[in-house]
Amino acid sequence: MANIKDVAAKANVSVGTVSRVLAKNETVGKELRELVEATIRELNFRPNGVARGLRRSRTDMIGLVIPDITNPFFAELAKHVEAIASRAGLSVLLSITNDDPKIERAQIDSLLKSYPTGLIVVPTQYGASKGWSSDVATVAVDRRCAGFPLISVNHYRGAGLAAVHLMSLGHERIAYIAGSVDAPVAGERRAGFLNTLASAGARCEVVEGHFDYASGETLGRLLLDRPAHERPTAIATASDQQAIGLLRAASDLELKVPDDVSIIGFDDIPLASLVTPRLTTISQPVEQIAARAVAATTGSDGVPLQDEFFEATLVVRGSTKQL
Amino acid sequence: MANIKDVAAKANVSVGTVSRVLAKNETVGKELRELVEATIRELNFRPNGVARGLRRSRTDMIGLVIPDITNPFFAELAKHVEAIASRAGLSVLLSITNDDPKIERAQIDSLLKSYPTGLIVVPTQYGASKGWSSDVATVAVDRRCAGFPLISVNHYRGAGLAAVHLMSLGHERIAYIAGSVDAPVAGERRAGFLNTLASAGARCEVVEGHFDYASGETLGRLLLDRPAHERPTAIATASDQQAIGLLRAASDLELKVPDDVSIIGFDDIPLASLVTPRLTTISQPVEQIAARAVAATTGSDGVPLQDEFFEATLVVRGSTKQL
DNA sequence: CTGTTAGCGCTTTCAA
DNA sequence: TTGAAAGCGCTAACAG
Repeated sequence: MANIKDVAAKANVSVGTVSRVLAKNETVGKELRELVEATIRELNFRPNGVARGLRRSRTDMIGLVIPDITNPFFAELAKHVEAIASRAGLSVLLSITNDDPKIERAQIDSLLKSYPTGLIVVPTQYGASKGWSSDVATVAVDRRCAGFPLISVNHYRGAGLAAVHLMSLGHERIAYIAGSVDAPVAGERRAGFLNTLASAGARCEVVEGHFDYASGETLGRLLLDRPAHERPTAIATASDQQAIGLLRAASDLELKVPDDVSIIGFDDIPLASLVTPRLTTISQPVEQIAARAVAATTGSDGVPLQDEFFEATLVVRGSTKQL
Repeated sequence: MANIKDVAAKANVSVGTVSRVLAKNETVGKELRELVEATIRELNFRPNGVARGLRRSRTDMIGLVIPDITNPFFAELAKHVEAIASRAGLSVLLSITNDDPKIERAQIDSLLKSYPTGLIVVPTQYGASKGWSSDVATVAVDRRCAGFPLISVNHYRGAGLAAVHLMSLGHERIAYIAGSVDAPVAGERRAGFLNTLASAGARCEVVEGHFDYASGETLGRLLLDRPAHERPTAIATASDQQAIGLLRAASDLELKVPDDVSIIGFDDIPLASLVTPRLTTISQPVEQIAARAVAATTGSDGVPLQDEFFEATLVVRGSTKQL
């Protein structure tokens, strides 16, 4: 593989000149520039990113730390982060923490060895992630993390949207399948849903589990396997995965959605529009979130020195109906 | 941030000695080793991976190139690759090609700038990816790519398993929802299914689409929206996503699965066991594939100089039944 | 067993 | 506008 010296030698210029044409914005004479560019193509020269990184104490990479890539919401986030970073000439270093703070810590230490330009982290759900000392630009996404700026949807207001929707449909026997009490995000969504209901004088039964399919199914069975007059007419969940599990529970119990029970999820994962019936849900602007997160780490845009929240939107599909 | 020189100075040894204790396998006196280790902890020294990478012309990273991270199968693959690589002290650089050869090419060129230890690539589905010149250890996963060793499930035999299962259940009016003709993997699965059927004298109607939910739904409707005596009693699909779309089509047409029609998928994505009814499918040993792929790039194991195939297994759940 | 030292390929002063 | 040269932090000879 040719290096910058080979190019310089072949073009009869100094390495400094080659470096300057690589940097594009420098002041190099037109003739020399063209000569160097031709030589670069001729030798098929690709600058060594590692050497560049060493010299600048910063590589063209951003670290992306997420709990679980098989979670459709995080997969979607990763997809957009990768696309946007890529367009900005940055590679993405992926770390998966499995929601384990120990692993998270190790992964971040490991990432830092590569001197990335920035770090985008969705911290583990439980137990405050302690901040790590580092001078790389860091943002938290979706969940709060130490003292780093947070970029996220407004979970509280998003859940409020779901409550309003259900009430507007005339439901009064409403239940909520929450995420774990220990998870702040679950807490916000739950509070947003319950407070909105409460301020309208409505009541709500709450059960609590995790943000996954299985939890939605188990808890759903608990809520639905009772006589019709004791059964909620509408159930909201803290995640689409729970809602999809809930759909399965309803189906097992031979209950029709939305005729026997209305269901509303949260996140709007791709699958939400493909299940039967199509899921009414609260949609997060994932791409915007990803864009802001990348911008924050590169400082390209107006860097957010502080938190930034996006509004969720209600997507009405087939799983909710007028009582 | 402290560097190796700081450690050497503080411990009153040479940088060479520090480097040797970092490398672990070197010959360093016990006392010195312990002194250096203590100093490292004391200064919270973390070796600079970039400098190390420059010196060795190889970083502790592997590149993972996949078409789409929101595809549950690839997400699963990424998860295992990350976990295994991580255990081996390797970070993973993630690239998403969106199944576009142009992007794939650009992404790989970009990855190579980081001088990764290895490259694991699931090439784009259509159009042969031309090989790229490079001395980094490269393996193709799931789909063939240029002259690189391929690590994959045996698609042909896996699909054969599905055919045998359906026949053993007494089905004779069988249909197959295939992937795109242009995609070699789709071709193998289709051939495996059809040939197995044919060699038993069974016939099969084939429709063709893509490996996604929407395709399964559309094509499913085509197959199922007809009088009972013209309708297939069993349908196999080239992917679980198609099968799940098909489930939705059946439900829309008020057809019961598996009573009115048996359905079998391929891949065994996590969702397969959560839909209603739970999906009978062909399971890929994703973790084994990931493990071999990582091993191949690190040369840790007996490096496969040639292709390596794993057998798929039949997972019988609730979506197929005796005719 | 330990110290010294020459780079890895690049960017970035500093001079000319 | 261009060239020369000093490292970035580390590893791997080579010497002792």
